[in-house]
Order: sequence, then structure tokens, then C-alpha cells
Amino acid sequence: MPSWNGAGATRDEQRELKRRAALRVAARHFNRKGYQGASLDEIAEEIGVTKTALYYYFKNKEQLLFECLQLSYDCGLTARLEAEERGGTAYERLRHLYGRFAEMLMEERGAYTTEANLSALPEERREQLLDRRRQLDRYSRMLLNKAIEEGSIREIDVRITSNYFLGAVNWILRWYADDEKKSPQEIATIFLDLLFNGIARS
Amino acid sequence: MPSWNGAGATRDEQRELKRRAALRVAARHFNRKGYQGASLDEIAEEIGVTKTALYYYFKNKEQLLFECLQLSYDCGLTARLEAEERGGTAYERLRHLYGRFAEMLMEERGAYTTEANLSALPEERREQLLDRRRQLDRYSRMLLNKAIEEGSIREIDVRITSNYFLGAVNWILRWYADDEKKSPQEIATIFLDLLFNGIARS
DNA sequence: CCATTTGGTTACTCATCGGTCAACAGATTC
DNA sequence: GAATCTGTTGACCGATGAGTAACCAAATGG
Repeated sequence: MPSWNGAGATRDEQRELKRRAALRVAARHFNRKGYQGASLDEIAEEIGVTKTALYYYFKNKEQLLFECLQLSYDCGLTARLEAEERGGTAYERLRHLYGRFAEMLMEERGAYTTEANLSALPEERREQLLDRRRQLDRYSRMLLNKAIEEGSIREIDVRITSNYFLGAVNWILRWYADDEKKSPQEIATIFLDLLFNGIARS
Repeated sequence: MPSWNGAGATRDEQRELKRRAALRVAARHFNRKGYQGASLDEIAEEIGVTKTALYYYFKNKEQLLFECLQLSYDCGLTARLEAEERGGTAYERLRHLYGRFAEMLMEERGAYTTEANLSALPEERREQLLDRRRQLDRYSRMLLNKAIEEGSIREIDVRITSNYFLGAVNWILRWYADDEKKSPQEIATIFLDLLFNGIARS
């Protein structure tokens, strides 16, 4: 029988909460200083524990980075699953994929998926994440192609377009600050408008 | 009287060539592994010298990074100066600024202007580069505002739009490979098309 | 209450890497 | 051809920081 405690959470839940909190702190440090530039001592200090305590939650520094990166990749995966589940035209799924991906990136605040961060991981882990990226990219291009067939978007170069927009979205992590006045939803909407309609007078 | 040598270059010129070559190698390593993750030994080895030789050309590792970042920032500055020099409507200058900026980034292949890279620099240097970034950003927003006044583009949020496109452009450094089939000019043109016209059927 | 797991600390080790120093070979100059 | 400047090397130093070992305190649970 699960015991009741003051915080209204079991030990496992509390542990999970602490893990999550640690991940956010770590992701911020990795983004600001780079993986190798961020020391476990600093991260631990900000959380309010010592470095050693981190090893109770994470196998090592690489594991910490891996999970921070997963936060970001999960955004893409979730957006994709949502889009598939809701169905609709390629155009609608495309909007959902990109819109939700941008939104969730801002909410999650995981680690920047740069080459530098990925190359810090051991082969297996890196390949795992690269695979997820390739899948997201393939899905994104597939939707673009279908939307072209549907006639809902112009005949653009899908590879370049995919890189173009995913770049703009990923870059959000860089300028999206804590004191941002606009909500993730608002920004995502603006991004979709820019992608689909462009800035020129129509 | 300048002496003639086999390579047809004075000593100073040769020195400058070696410096440039070293910068490209260093930039690639910094982009791939991150500033702290790239060791001077590796960089030197790829160039074909020992670490110590680098110190003959650069004060220290920070200086090396600083100049790699400058390569990137110079693209923005040059594009801006060119745009101003050529004059024309805000719309024309905007296209020139963004188009040339993208093109030159691909040609120069400097260092990624991430927070992580910037924070590795000492205060003064970092502020110097941040200042250049702010100026480029201010100029870009100014042009967007003028273009709106001119009526050549829609009334979009200039701050978000500026971040949106500069993000897409900066991200190019990540996926633009050596074996890229399209030329920098072609890609820049596609990017401008995407930014101005969007992907939706008009 | 006693035993055990959970969560954490302090103090250490050990490898890596930025940076320095002395020395040296080859042009260059006078 | 002696003196000097240029470019480079190999050996070394010192700091930083990831990871570990031993130990401890407080919940948890029979």
C-alpha cells in the first residue's frame, strides 16, 4: 500500500520530480556554456546539492546530456504522433507537426540539438538520437511532398524547406527568454504564418 | 625589395594564408565538438603541426575562437554594408542583406554563433561580438519596419520575423555539407523565396 | 526499535588539456 | 660566415573537473 506523505507524492514520484528539475537546470547550463564547458559542480550547486548527489540520479554526465537532448527530440516525436493521430490532409498535419513542435520546444526547454552536443555522446547513444532526427526529417519531407500533391502548397524544394523551418524553430531556444511576453502558442502561430504565407504583400 | 619565393608570396602573405587555413580547421572543430570539446592538439594535428606552433599565430585558444566567430559576424556586417551602399528601397536592401548574409555564411564557414561559444570568451570580447549582433539585428528590424511602411511586405512582428529568419540562416551551418549539390547562391535564393513568398499556394 | 534502503556528503584520484619554456633548424641580413 | 629572425618542436607544469570510495543521516518498514 502506498504511504501518504506531506508533499502528496510517493518517494518514486518525488525522485522523478527531482530528476526533472535537475534536467532543466542541466539543459540550461549545457545551452549556455556548452556540454564540456558546463561543470557538474556548477549544475549541482544551482540545484542546491553537491556533484556527487547527481550520480545518484544519473549514471554520468553523458547520461545527463542524453536525457536533456531527449527532451528536445521528444517534442518532435510527440508532435508527429499527434499529427498522425488527428489525421486530416497533409496540409493540416503539416501545420500541426510544425506548430506543436515549436510550442513544445519552448515549453520543454531541453538541450540544443547541435552537432557539438551530439558528438559528446558515445556512438550508440548518438546514433539513437540521430535516428530520431532522421525520422522526424523524413516525416516532415513526406508531408511536404503530399501537401504538394494535394495542391495545398507550392512546389518547393522539400529538403531545403524542411531544413529552413526546422532551423528557425530550433533557433528559438536561443532567443526565447524567461521574460518573453508572447506565449509559446502565439509564437508558434506567428511562425506558421511566416512559413506558409511569407512576408511579402500578397 | 620583396624577395621572390617558390609560392609566389611574401612571408607575410604566407603567414596570413597559414593563419586563414588554421582558422577554417579550428572553426570546423569548434562547430563539431564545441569550443571546450575541441582540443588544440587535435586542431594542430589536422593542420600538420604541433599545438605549440598555433601559439605562434594566435595568442591563445580564446583568440582562435574569437576570430572564428568574427568570420561569421563579418558576413552579417559585409552584407549590411553592401546593402547600404547599393541603396534602393527597403525591400531591395532587405533582400540583399538576407541573401548575401546566407551566401557568405556558407562560403566562409566560420564558427557557429551560439551562446555556448560566446560565453567561452572573456567579457570584453564577448561584448564586442554581442554588440555586432545587436547592430545587425537592429538594422534588420529597421529594414523590416521600413518595408512595411513602403507597403512592400505585410505587417508582421519584426522582432519575431528577424529571429525567425536569422535562425533559419544560422542553422545552415549545421546541415550545409561539403558535398552539397546546390551552390550557396541557389540556396540563398530559395531561402529568400521561402521568406518572402511562403510555401502556401497563393 | 532495529535493519535496511534512500539520499546525500567530504575527501580523494586521475586524466586531460591549455599554456609555457628552452632549444633548434633554416632562411635572411649585414 | 656571424648574427639574427622566423617557425616549429618536445618536454613539462598546473588547474580543472569527471568520477569514486567511504562514510553518514534520515526515512521506511517489519
